[in-house]
Amino acid sequence: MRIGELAARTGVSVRALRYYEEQRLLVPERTPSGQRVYPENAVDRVRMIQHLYAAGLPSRSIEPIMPCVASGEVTPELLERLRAEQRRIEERIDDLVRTRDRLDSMINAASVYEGRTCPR
Amino acid sequence: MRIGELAARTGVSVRALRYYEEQRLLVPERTPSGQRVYPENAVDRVRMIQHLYAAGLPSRSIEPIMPCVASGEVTPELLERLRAEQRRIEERIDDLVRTRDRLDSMINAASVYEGRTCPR
DNA sequence: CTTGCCTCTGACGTCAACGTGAGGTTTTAG
DNA sequence: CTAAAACCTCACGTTGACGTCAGAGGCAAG
Repeated sequence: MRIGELAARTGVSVRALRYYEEQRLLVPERTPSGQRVYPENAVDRVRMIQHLYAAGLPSRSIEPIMPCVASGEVTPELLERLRAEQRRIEERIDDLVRTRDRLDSMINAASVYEGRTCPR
Repeated sequence: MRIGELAARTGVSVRALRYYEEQRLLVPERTPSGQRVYPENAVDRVRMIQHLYAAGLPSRSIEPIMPCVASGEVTPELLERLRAEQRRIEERIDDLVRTRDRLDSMINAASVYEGRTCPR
Protein backbone atom coordinates (compact mmCIF):
# COMPACT_ATOMS: atom_id res chain seq x y z
CA MET A 1 0.00 0.00 0.00
CA ARG A 2 1.31 3.45 -0.89
CA ILE A 3 0.98 6.55 1.23
CA GLY A 4 -2.10 7.95 -0.48
CA GLU A 5 -4.14 4.84 0.09
CA LEU A 6 -3.10 4.60 3.72
CA ALA A 7 -4.07 8.22 4.19
CA ALA A 8 -7.46 7.60 2.60
CA ARG A 9 -8.11 4.50 4.64
CA THR A 10 -7.15 6.05 7.96
CA GLY A 11 -8.44 9.55 7.43
CA VAL A 12 -5.13 11.18 8.31
CA SER A 13 -3.26 13.38 5.88
CA VAL A 14 -0.31 12.33 3.78
CA ARG A 15 1.72 14.98 5.56
CA ALA A 16 0.83 13.45 8.92
CA LEU A 17 2.04 10.02 7.78
CA ARG A 18 5.35 11.47 6.68
CA TYR A 19 5.53 13.22 10.04
CA TYR A 20 4.97 9.91 11.81
CA GLU A 21 7.91 8.50 9.92
CA GLU A 22 10.03 11.49 10.89
CA GLN A 23 9.11 10.73 14.52
CA ARG A 24 9.84 7.05 13.87
CA LEU A 25 6.35 6.00 14.88
CA LEU A 26 5.72 4.23 11.58
CA VAL A 27 8.64 3.68 9.24
CA PRO A 28 7.65 2.14 5.89
CA GLU A 29 9.68 0.23 3.34
CA ARG A 30 10.75 1.94 0.13
CA THR A 31 10.53 0.97 -3.50
CA PRO A 32 13.78 1.28 -5.51
CA SER A 33 12.52 4.66 -6.70
CA GLY A 34 12.02 5.85 -3.15
CA GLN A 35 8.27 5.61 -2.73
CA ARG A 36 6.91 4.54 0.66
CA VAL A 37 5.27 1.14 0.91
CA TYR A 38 3.20 0.26 3.97
CA PRO A 39 2.02 -3.19 5.04
CA GLU A 40 -1.61 -3.95 5.71
CA ASN A 41 -1.36 -3.64 9.50
CA ALA A 42 -0.20 -0.04 9.14
CA VAL A 43 -3.86 0.92 9.16
CA ASP A 44 -4.24 -0.34 12.72
CA ARG A 45 -0.98 1.20 13.80
CA VAL A 46 -2.04 4.60 12.49
CA ARG A 47 -5.30 4.31 14.41
CA MET A 48 -3.37 3.40 17.53
CA ILE A 49 -1.13 6.40 17.07
CA GLN A 50 -4.14 8.64 16.69
CA HIS A 51 -5.67 7.27 19.87
CA LEU A 52 -2.49 7.83 21.80
CA TYR A 53 -2.20 11.36 20.48
CA ALA A 54 -5.82 11.90 21.49
CA ALA A 55 -4.95 10.65 24.95
CA GLY A 56 -2.46 13.49 25.18
CA LEU A 57 0.74 11.50 24.67
CA PRO A 58 3.50 13.32 22.76
CA SER A 59 5.49 11.62 20.00
CA ARG A 60 8.38 10.99 22.35
CA SER A 61 6.16 8.85 24.56
CA ILE A 62 4.63 6.96 21.68
CA GLU A 63 7.91 6.19 19.93
CA PRO A 64 9.26 3.61 22.37
CA ILE A 65 5.88 1.89 22.50
CA MET A 66 5.19 1.39 18.81
CA PRO A 67 7.94 -1.05 17.78
CA CYS A 68 6.52 -3.52 20.29
CA VAL A 69 2.91 -3.01 19.33
CA ALA A 70 3.72 -4.83 16.13
CA SER A 71 5.94 -7.55 17.54
CA GLY A 72 3.92 -8.32 20.63
CA GLU A 73 7.16 -8.63 22.53
CA VAL A 74 8.18 -6.37 25.31
CA THR A 75 10.76 -5.60 27.94
CA PRO A 76 9.96 -5.06 31.62
CA GLU A 77 10.93 -1.41 31.23
CA LEU A 78 8.50 -0.96 28.38
CA LEU A 79 5.80 -2.68 30.40
CA GLU A 80 6.40 -0.23 33.21
CA ARG A 81 6.24 2.62 30.73
CA LEU A 82 2.91 1.37 29.47
CA ARG A 83 1.58 1.21 33.01
CA ALA A 84 2.90 4.69 33.72
CA GLU A 85 1.14 6.11 30.68
CA GLN A 86 -1.99 4.29 31.70
CA ARG A 87 -1.85 5.92 35.11
CA ARG A 88 -1.42 9.32 33.50
CA ILE A 89 -4.43 8.67 31.32
CA GLU A 90 -6.48 7.72 34.35
CA GLU A 91 -5.45 10.93 36.05
CA ARG A 92 -6.60 12.84 33.00
CA ILE A 93 -9.88 10.99 33.10
CA ASP A 94 -10.41 11.85 36.77
CA ASP A 95 -9.53 15.45 36.01
CA LEU A 96 -12.03 15.60 33.19
CA VAL A 97 -14.73 13.99 35.30
CA ARG A 98 -14.20 16.61 37.98
CA THR A 99 -14.38 19.40 35.43
CA ARG A 100 -17.51 17.90 33.93
CA ASP A 101 -19.11 17.79 37.38
CA ARG A 102 -18.08 21.37 38.02
CA LEU A 103 -19.68 22.39 34.74
CA ASP A 104 -22.72 20.42 35.76
CA SER A 105 -23.22 22.31 38.98
CA MET A 106 -22.59 25.56 37.12
CA ILE A 107 -25.31 24.67 34.67
CA ASN A 108 -27.71 23.71 37.43
CA ALA A 109 -26.99 26.85 39.38
CA ALA A 110 -27.30 28.93 36.24
CA SER A 111 -30.58 27.40 35.17
CA VAL A 112 -32.19 29.08 38.17
CA TYR A 113 -31.49 32.41 36.56
CA GLU A 114 -32.67 31.39 33.13
CA GLY A 115 -33.99 34.44 31.35
CA ARG A 116 -31.83 36.93 33.15
CA THR A 117 -29.13 38.78 31.30
CA CYS A 118 -25.47 38.06 31.56
CA PRO A 119 -23.63 41.34 32.17
CA ARG A 120 -20.83 41.88 29.77
CA MET B 1 -3.40 41.12 45.87
CA ARG B 2 -0.69 41.83 43.31
CA ILE B 3 0.29 39.55 40.46
CA GLY B 4 3.23 37.88 42.17
CA GLU B 5 1.16 36.74 45.13
CA LEU B 6 -1.62 35.43 42.90
CA ALA B 7 0.96 33.51 40.89
CA ALA B 8 2.45 32.01 44.04
CA ARG B 9 -0.94 31.07 45.46
CA THR B 10 -2.20 29.43 42.27
CA GLY B 11 1.01 27.94 40.99
CA VAL B 12 0.73 29.54 37.57
CA SER B 13 3.37 31.90 36.24
CA VAL B 14 3.16 35.67 36.21
CA ARG B 15 3.40 35.49 32.43
CA ALA B 16 0.37 33.19 32.32
CA LEU B 17 -1.70 35.61 34.39
CA ARG B 18 -0.85 38.45 32.02
CA TYR B 19 -1.77 36.15 29.17
CA TYR B 20 -5.14 35.45 30.78
CA GLU B 21 -5.75 39.18 30.90
CA GLU B 22 -4.79 39.49 27.23
CA GLN B 23 -7.38 36.80 26.48
CA ARG B 24 -9.83 38.63 28.75
CA LEU B 25 -10.27 35.62 30.99
CA LEU B 26 -9.30 37.52 34.14
CA VAL B 27 -9.01 41.30 33.93
CA PRO B 28 -7.71 42.92 37.15
CA GLU B 29 -8.02 46.45 38.48
CA ARG B 30 -5.05 48.77 38.32
CA THR B 31 -3.35 51.02 40.85
CA PRO B 32 -2.73 54.62 39.73
CA SER B 33 0.82 53.57 38.86
CA GLY B 34 -0.47 50.78 36.63
CA GLN B 35 0.12 47.73 38.77
CA ARG B 36 -2.43 44.93 38.58
CA VAL B 37 -4.60 44.33 41.64
CA TYR B 38 -6.60 41.12 41.93
CA PRO B 39 -9.47 40.40 44.32
CA GLU B 40 -9.46 37.40 46.63
CA ASN B 41 -11.73 35.27 44.40
CA ALA B 42 -9.22 35.52 41.55
CA VAL B 43 -7.56 32.47 43.06
CA ASP B 44 -10.64 30.36 42.37
CA ARG B 45 -11.09 31.85 38.92
CA VAL B 46 -7.52 31.00 37.97
CA ARG B 47 -8.08 27.42 39.12
CA MET B 48 -11.25 27.26 37.06
CA ILE B 49 -9.37 28.54 34.03
CA GLN B 50 -6.70 25.90 34.53
CA HIS B 51 -9.30 23.16 34.76
CA LEU B 52 -10.97 24.30 31.57
CA TYR B 53 -7.62 24.45 29.77
CA ALA B 54 -6.88 20.97 31.06
CA ALA B 55 -10.21 19.86 29.65
CA GLY B 56 -8.97 20.96 26.26
CA LEU B 57 -10.95 24.17 25.89
CA PRO B 58 -9.19 26.99 24.05
CA SER B 59 -9.23 30.57 25.32
CA ARG B 60 -11.97 31.51 22.89
CA SER B 61 -14.29 28.99 24.49
CA ILE B 62 -13.43 30.01 28.02
CA GLU B 63 -13.75 33.74 27.49
CA PRO B 64 -17.55 33.93 27.12
CA ILE B 65 -17.97 31.65 30.13
CA MET B 66 -15.83 33.47 32.67
CA PRO B 67 -17.69 36.76 33.16
CA CYS B 68 -20.71 34.71 34.23
CA VAL B 69 -18.82 32.41 36.54
CA ALA B 70 -18.40 35.39 38.80
CA SER B 71 -21.89 36.82 38.49
CA GLY B 72 -23.82 33.56 38.52
CA GLU B 73 -26.07 34.99 35.83
CA VAL B 74 -26.40 33.55 32.40
CA THR B 75 -28.14 33.76 29.04
CA PRO B 76 -29.83 30.82 27.32
CA GLU B 77 -27.13 30.91 24.64
CA LEU B 78 -24.39 30.66 27.23
CA LEU B 79 -26.23 27.81 28.91
CA GLU B 80 -26.30 25.98 25.61
CA ARG B 81 -22.60 26.68 25.17
CA LEU B 82 -21.88 25.22 28.58
CA ARG B 83 -23.86 22.11 27.72
CA ALA B 84 -22.04 21.81 24.40
CA GLU B 85 -18.65 22.00 26.10
CA GLN B 86 -19.84 19.47 28.62
CA ARG B 87 -20.76 17.08 25.84
CA ARG B 88 -17.34 17.54 24.26
CA ILE B 89 -15.71 16.79 27.58
CA GLU B 90 -17.75 13.62 27.90
CA GLU B 91 -16.65 12.55 24.44
CA ARG B 92 -13.06 13.11 25.47
CA ILE B 93 -13.65 11.04 28.58
CA ASP B 94 -15.11 8.18 26.55
CA ASP B 95 -12.18 8.38 24.18
CA LEU B 96 -9.69 8.23 27.02
CA VAL B 97 -11.49 5.31 28.62
CA ARG B 98 -11.29 3.40 25.36
CA THR B 99 -7.61 4.16 25.02
CA ARG B 100 -7.01 3.11 28.62
CA ASP B 101 -8.78 -0.19 27.94
CA ARG B 102 -6.72 -0.70 24.82
CA LEU B 103 -3.57 -0.11 26.80
CA ASP B 104 -4.89 -2.53 29.37
CA SER B 105 -5.26 -5.36 26.91
CA MET B 106 -1.87 -4.51 25.44
CA ILE B 107 -0.34 -4.81 28.89
CA ASN B 108 -2.11 -8.07 29.54
CA ALA B 109 -1.09 -9.50 26.21
CA ALA B 110 2.47 -8.27 26.70
CA SER B 111 2.80 -9.70 30.18
CA VAL B 112 2.68 -13.15 28.65
CA TYR B 113 6.00 -12.43 27.01
CA GLU B 114 7.57 -10.97 30.12
CA GLY B 115 11.26 -11.65 30.02
CA ARG B 116 11.60 -11.72 26.27
CA THR B 117 13.45 -9.03 24.46
CA CYS B 118 11.88 -6.25 22.48
CA PRO B 119 13.57 -6.02 19.08
CA ARG B 120 14.71 -2.55 18.30
C1' DC C 1 19.06 57.69 49.10
C1' DT C 2 20.10 53.61 47.36
C1' DT C 3 19.73 48.81 47.32
C1' DG C 4 16.95 45.09 46.01
C1' DC C 5 12.85 43.08 44.77
C1' DC C 6 8.57 43.48 42.35
C1' DT C 7 6.22 45.20 38.54
C1' DC C 8 5.41 47.26 33.86
C1' DT C 9 5.25 47.04 28.50
C1' DG C 10 6.77 45.35 24.28
C1' DA C 11 8.50 41.88 21.50
C1' DC C 12 10.79 37.83 19.98
C1' DG C 13 11.39 32.55 21.01
C1' DT C 14 9.47 27.76 21.73
C1' DC C 15 7.26 23.35 20.94
C1' DA C 16 4.13 20.01 18.76
C1' DA C 17 1.62 18.37 15.05
C1' DC C 18 0.98 19.18 11.28
C1' DG C 19 -0.41 22.71 6.67
C1' DT C 20 1.23 24.55 2.50
C1' DG C 21 3.64 25.51 -1.34
C1' DA C 22 7.99 24.95 -4.68
C1' DG C 23 10.17 22.28 -7.83
C1' DG C 24 11.07 17.84 -9.57
C1' DT C 25 10.28 12.47 -10.33
C1' DT C 26 7.29 8.16 -10.79
C1' DT C 27 3.29 5.66 -11.74
C1' DT C 28 -0.90 4.94 -14.07
C1' DA C 29 -4.69 5.57 -17.57
C1' DG C 30 -5.91 6.16 -22.19
C1' DC D 1 3.67 8.05 -25.81
C1' DT D 2 1.72 11.46 -23.26
C1' DA D 3 -0.85 13.69 -19.79
C1' DA D 4 -2.71 13.47 -15.37
C1' DA D 5 -2.35 11.91 -10.85
C1' DA D 6 0.39 10.52 -7.16
C1' DC D 7 4.72 10.73 -5.10
C1' DC D 8 9.31 12.70 -3.56
C1' DT D 9 12.32 16.17 -0.66
C1' DC D 10 13.22 20.47 1.29
C1' DA D 11 11.69 24.19 3.83
C1' DC D 12 8.94 27.90 5.63
C1' DG D 13 4.14 28.96 7.91
C1' DT D 14 0.54 28.22 11.64
C1' DT D 15 -1.65 27.96 16.23
C1' DG D 16 -1.93 28.15 21.38
C1' DA D 17 -0.18 28.87 25.76
C1' DC D 18 2.96 30.46 27.40
C1' DG D 19 8.89 31.39 28.27
C1' DT D 20 12.30 34.76 28.19
C1' DC D 21 14.86 38.85 27.73
C1' DA D 22 15.34 44.05 27.46
C1' DG D 23 14.78 48.32 29.36
C1' DA D 24 12.31 51.16 32.56
C1' DG D 25 9.51 52.35 36.55
C1' DG D 26 7.57 51.52 41.54
C1' DC D 27 8.13 50.62 46.65
C1' DA D 28 9.43 49.12 51.49
C1' DA D 29 13.92 48.75 54.39
C1' DG D 30 18.18 50.27 56.25
